This record gives sequence, C-alpha cells and structure tokens, in this order.
Amino acid sequence: MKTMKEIAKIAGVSQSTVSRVINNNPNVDPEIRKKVLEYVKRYNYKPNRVAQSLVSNKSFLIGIILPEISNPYFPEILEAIEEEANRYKYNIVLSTTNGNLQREKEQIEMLLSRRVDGLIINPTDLSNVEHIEKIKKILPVVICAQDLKDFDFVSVDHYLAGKIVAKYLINKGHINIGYIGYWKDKKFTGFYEEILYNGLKFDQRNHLMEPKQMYEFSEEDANELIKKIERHKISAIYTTNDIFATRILNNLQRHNIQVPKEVAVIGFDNTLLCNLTNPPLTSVAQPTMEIGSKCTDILIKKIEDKSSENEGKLEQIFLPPRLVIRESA
Amino acid sequence: MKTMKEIAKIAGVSQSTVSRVINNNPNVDPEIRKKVLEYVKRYNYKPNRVAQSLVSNKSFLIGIILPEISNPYFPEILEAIEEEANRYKYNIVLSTTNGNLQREKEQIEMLLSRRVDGLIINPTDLSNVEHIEKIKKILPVVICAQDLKDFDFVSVDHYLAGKIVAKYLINKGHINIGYIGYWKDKKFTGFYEEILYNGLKFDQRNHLMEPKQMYEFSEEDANELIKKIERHKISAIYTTNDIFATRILNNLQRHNIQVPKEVAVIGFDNTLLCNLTNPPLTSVAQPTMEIGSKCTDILIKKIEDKSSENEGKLEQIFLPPRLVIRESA
DNA sequence: TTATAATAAGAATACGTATTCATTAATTAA
DNA sequence: TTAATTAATGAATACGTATTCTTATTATAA
Repeated sequence: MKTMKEIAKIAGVSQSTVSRVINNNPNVDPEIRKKVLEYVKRYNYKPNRVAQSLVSNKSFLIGIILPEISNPYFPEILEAIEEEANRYKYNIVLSTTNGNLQREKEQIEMLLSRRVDGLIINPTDLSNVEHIEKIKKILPVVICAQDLKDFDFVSVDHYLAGKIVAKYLINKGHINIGYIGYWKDKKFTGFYEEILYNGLKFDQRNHLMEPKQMYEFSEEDANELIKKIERHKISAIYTTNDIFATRILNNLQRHNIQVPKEVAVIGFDNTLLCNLTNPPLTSVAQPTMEIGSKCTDILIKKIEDKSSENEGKLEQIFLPPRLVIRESA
Repeated sequence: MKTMKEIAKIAGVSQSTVSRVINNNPNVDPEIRKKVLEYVKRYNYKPNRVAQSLVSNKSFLIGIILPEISNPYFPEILEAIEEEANRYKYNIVLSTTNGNLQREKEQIEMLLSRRVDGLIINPTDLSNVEHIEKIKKILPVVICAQDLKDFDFVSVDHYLAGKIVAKYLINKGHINIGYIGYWKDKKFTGFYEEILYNGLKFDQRNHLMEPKQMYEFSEEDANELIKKIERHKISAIYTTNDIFATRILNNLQRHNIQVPKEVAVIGFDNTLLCNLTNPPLTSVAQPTMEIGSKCTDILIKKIEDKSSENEGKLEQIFLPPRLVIRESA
C-alpha cells in the first residue's frame, strides 16, 4: 500500500500538497489537484487511519463490551450499534467478558490503550461498576440496555413493562399470577405493585422460580413447577426472558396443561423465538434496534460535543416496552 | 492519559529508557527500572497502541465481515473468534454488510485503511468474490463457514451432512423424503446422491420449497406445502436451516400432522431453537465454536508466519457435521 | 508604479512509540 | 596502568499523516 509521500513523489509535489488534496483544502491549484487525484486513483491510495488517529488524537473507534453474544438479544443491539456507528464513520471494536468482572476490567484497559473515542457497555455486574465510574471521567461512556444511576444509559423501562404485563393479565381475568425471575428486579417491582394496586394477592407461592434454577432445568424441576402451578391454581405466568418462557411453555404442554387455556405464559425480549413456539409466545418487546442506535447516537454526540456546558449532563433514556400479543396469553 | 515522554520526565530519565523498561529490554539498571515502574504504576501508564501500530506496522486487529449478526448462528462463531483472537492479544473490528455487496467492498476498504492485520469474511455472495481475491494478495484472509475454491477457509462439510441425513432417514425406513432448500447446494448434493445410491427416487416433487418462499411464509404457502406432503406421501423432510425447520414443524402440527410419527423433520445448524420446539428438533450441528476458533487460528498463523515457504499453501478445513438426534426425527 | 494582501506550495514540526546511533561510564583483559 | 569490551543511557530518527510556518508568486489597492 502506497503512502502519501510516495504519491507525492510520483506526482512531483510535496506531501503537504497531497494531504491538502485528500482533505479538500481549497488552497490547491486545480491543475495540481487533478493530477494528484489521478495518481491517488491509479494507485488506489487510501490514507492510513492509524497515522491519522495518532496525529488527530481521534480514532473513530467505539469500544463495545458485552458479557456475551450468544443470547439472541445482544446481536440485535450489536447490529444496530454497528449500523448507526457506520453512519457516522465510526467503527466497532467488539469485546466480550463472558460475565467475568476481571475480564471486563482488562477489556476496558485494552480499549483505552487503543484510544477508542467512546465506550458502550452492558455491565457484567450492575452492583460492581466503580471501574466504569473511573473511565467515565476519561472517556464518554454509555450504558447499554441497563439503567444505572449516575450514568448515561439507554434501557427499556422494566418497571413499566411489569405494570403492563400485570395490567394485561388482570384485564383478562387472571387473579393468581405466577412470576419466574429475580426478586428486586424492576421487572418484578412494577408487576408486583400493579397486582397489589388491583387488590390482588401475591406472595412467596406466586414466585415460582429463580432464574438460577432455570439455567439447569431438570425433569424434577419441571415436575415441581407443575405441582406448584396446580396446587396454587396459577393461571398465568410472567417470565423474565423468552428462553425461560419457551421452556416453561413446552413443559406445560408436556404435562398436558393447555396454553393459554389453562395457563397463560408471557415472555420477555420478544426474540425470534416467539414466532417459533406453538402457540406463538406473547412477550414484552424491547426495542433492541432503538436501544442500540440510541446508545450510539448519545455516545457520538458526547464524543463530538466537547463543550463544557454539557459536561455533567446525563442522558438517561427509558424506552417504552411493548407487549406483543400472540397466542400464549 | 500520560505519555511515555511525560513519565520519562517525571522519573528523570529519557523516553528511550521508559520504552526499554516497558518492553523488558535487559539493558536497564535495576534501580532505574524499579523507579520507572513505580511511576508507570502510579499513573497507570499504558502504551498508546495507535502509536505502536504506526511504528511497528502491526495493529493486532482482525477485521470481521459478516452479512448480519441476527441469525443466531453468527453470534456463536463471532464469540469464538473474539475469544480465540483475545488469547493471542488480537482484537476484533466488526463490520456487517446486510447482504449488500457494495457495502462489503466498502467495509473491506475501511478495514484496509485501518491496517488490520488480517480478515475473516463470510462472503455475502459466494459467486462474487473478485474483490476478496484482490485483497488476499495484500492481506491474510480466511473465509469463515463457507468453502470457496482458492481460498483458505473453515467450513462444515455440507456434502457429508447431506449424506448423513439421508442415511439416517433411510435407515429409519423412510422411502419418500422431502427437501426444503436450494438446488445445487452441497447440502442437497450429498443428500441426493445418498438417496439414489440406496435405490430410492427423488424428483421435482420431493423438492418441496425454495428458501426464498420460506422467508415470507404465508398461510397459503403453508397449505400448499401440506398438500404436497400428503399427495406425495412424504414422510420426512430435510430442511436447510433450523428457522425454516421450526416453522415447518409448527405448521405440520397446526394441520394435525404428527411429528415425527407421520412426518419427521430434520433441521440444520443445531441452534438453540432445537431445544425449544415441541418435539425438540433433530438437527445437523455445525461446530460453530470450532469454526470460529479454527478460522482465527489459521488467520493468526498466516499473519505471524510470513516465511515465503508457506506462501501459496492453502488451509482448507472441512469440519465434520454431527447429527444431533432429538425427537422430531 | 509601488506597497499590500491573498494565494499556492514546500519545509518543518508534532503526534507517541520503538529502535538505532552515539556517548559515557564501568568493567575486564592484557 | 592502559587498552579493549561491555553496559547503560540519552539523542536522533522513523512510522504516515495533519497542520503550521515560510517563502515565492500573483493579484489588488493606492
């Protein structure tokens, strides 16, 4: 690959002049510009971005840190980020942490030394973010798909999602609704409050399972779950993600419990799984595209607007969830 | 962020000395080394990779070009690539083409100007790769998950996969087997040859659908498909990917055709969908992790081994498919 | 016409690092 | 003791670009 100096030599001009041509500096004789551009084209010259980054102290790179990519909900966000970044001539350095906090720290260091212009992170552990606090002072950072105090973030409104689900199910006449997911999760808080607000009951027996158990879902777990459902006359289940929901749905049917006639099921994330189950899964849609592109927009704005007036301003975006009603509830 | 020069000044030594300390050059007085390292630590100094890349003409970046990330089979490969690259201190610049050839060309140009050390590509259009041929002469390139003449690649053996599927189904007593996918696809070739080899018939009526139709699968398409199946007494279907297979499976059941009792279904890719359908989907597993990590290994080997003896040597790896038998066939 | 301003182009410098070159000090060999 | 090595260090240079500084040329104003 040719360098500017080489092009300059061939064209019989100085390196500065080639630089001016490349960067559309008006102070170049049209004749010379034309000649230089010919050689640029002939040799398919493209400026070395590494050198440009060094001199301009700007890499046009955005670092992305995700715990994993396999969960089908990250790729959608990632794709949106990549496309939006591309629109602004930025590119993406992707790194994963595998849910390992130490790795997250290393990846941040790596991205810093690569002089990325900004960072989009989905933190591994929301209660362990001091290291992110620190780099926030050095580099624009946006938290992706999670809400985190004192940070810029774009997230779906989990609390509202919970309320919407509860409202919908209550409206359908359900009075004893189960939940599979974490306590304290905002998904749960909204859901729970809405249930109480409607004068219904929710106690320990309605909290059917912790996600931990769902990851290694055995035959026994299934049997126990079914028992709980029957004993407590649960007629609808709100599940913290589609993968769990699908699993639940299949197990209900395997035990000859009809969905949604006997038990309704609602998932979360509205991934492509929803259309593939039988019956198709009603699920809370996260606007993943929008989360991704919005994250990117905010980050790029922060990168490019260095004016001190917006110094401490936080962009905290909650995007509305959307209940996509299919046949499972 | 501090520079080497600043650290040098603070420590009262020259920039060269700091560089020597950082790079473990033995010719440094232990006392001075200790002192320098103290300041390095105190100010959390990390070398600027951009500057390093410029001087060493090596970026430790690998460019990845994929048509999309949403198809759940790419994230697995991507994750494997990222992890393997990390192991060798490389990082990933991710770009997508959205299946657009022009975009693919632009992304290649972009990655070239970023001076990535190598490229992993899943080409948008296998019959349109001259632009990739060209850069292959400039930069190490590995084709990921596709087999392509004259290129280094890592791919599952589609031909063998077809044979395995046919063999399995024939063994189970099926004599009239349907196929949903492209003609001329190697998946099909192996499948077809095995069927003929066993003295069975396969004609136009067994080719149930082109993938194009599957992407916009209407109610009518479904009805037509069911009719074909019943009319031609198809008792098993081999499908070109899991998404299609799942859709077929659901539609069969909707028409009260029992799977696998009346019609068996086999998918391709063994994505996480397989465990979520009811019955769980039998599918041909691509060793995605292995594809990703093998691609990366080959690429890095090519990057780091510049000796001319391996100049023209091609690494063309076919990985064995594996039929993961579940309940749908 | 002459002084001044505007234009065009090359020369020089900076970005942050690795590396080579040159110099000095310290060690070893004779 | 002196010459010859070796070790330790700073100075200088290169990587490829953008940009500022200079200088020469041309155009404009007085």
